Amino acid sequence: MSRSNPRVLSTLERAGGFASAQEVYRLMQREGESIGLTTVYRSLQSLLSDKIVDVLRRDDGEAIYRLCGDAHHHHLVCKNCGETVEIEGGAIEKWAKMIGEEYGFRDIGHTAEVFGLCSKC
Amino acid sequence: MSRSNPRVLSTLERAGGFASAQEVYRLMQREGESIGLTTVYRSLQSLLSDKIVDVLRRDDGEAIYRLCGDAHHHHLVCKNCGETVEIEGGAIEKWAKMIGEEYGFRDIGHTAEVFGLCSKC
DNA sequence: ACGATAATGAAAATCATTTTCATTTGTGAT
DNA sequence: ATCACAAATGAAAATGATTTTCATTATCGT
Repeated sequence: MSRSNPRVLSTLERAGGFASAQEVYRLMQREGESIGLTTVYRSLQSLLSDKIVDVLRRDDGEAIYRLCGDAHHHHLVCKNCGETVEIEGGAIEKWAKMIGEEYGFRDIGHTAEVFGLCSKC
Repeated sequence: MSRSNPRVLSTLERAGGFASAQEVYRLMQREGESIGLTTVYRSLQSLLSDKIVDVLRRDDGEAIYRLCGDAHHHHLVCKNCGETVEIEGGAIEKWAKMIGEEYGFRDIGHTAEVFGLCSKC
């Protein structure tokens, strides 16, 4: 077995608590940390099974990890220029939880993104 | 450009309206249909952009496609077995619109998925 | 029939992720 | 300190889904 390399967790934190294995790896490289990609993957797996991080999927299928219990937020993205605003999702949290419970689901999570054209575009 | 091969859609229907590209391909092979994997992928992409099918992700990241009714809805998906419930998203529609307008965005759309463990898993 | 355009599929390329395996590091006992 | 053994590490190869390339084939309009 293998336990999580603490530098991986700390990098994920520094990344805003939201990144893919590849991104964590690149970030560590850029910061001069010496680590192998394999170790990054293993550490994230371990953090996942210890429920310290959560996993989601990007649209392209890449897995992204984030700190659990991290007050998570959503994004408002401009379809044209890509400008992004972080938004609070209080209403969504409640909605997701409600919907899930209504159908007897446990361990409920959700994803949500809002997109449109910003005032400049 | 390329249009969808109709046999792909009909196979997806026969599969219970829920299958990955690889599965559709294997199914067609098993049934003696002559088709290339590439064409299956292309057809599914095309069906996707025509909004005839919907795409979700399995836990392992594989994309699964399925027929999609025309009414805009969201999904409650079991992380483990993939069971899916279509849910109404009235609250979300309003939320997305509100958020967008608050920041001066026009032409607002959104995505939202709820996931968890269903009562059987 | 002729030429243009779209569709097809085999094979190669990509990319994230996992596995293998040899090496290094850490730890505990003596 | 030394020995022995388990855990951690990472380079390289393997895997598997998806995409791209490119040459061939079918289709359509004239």
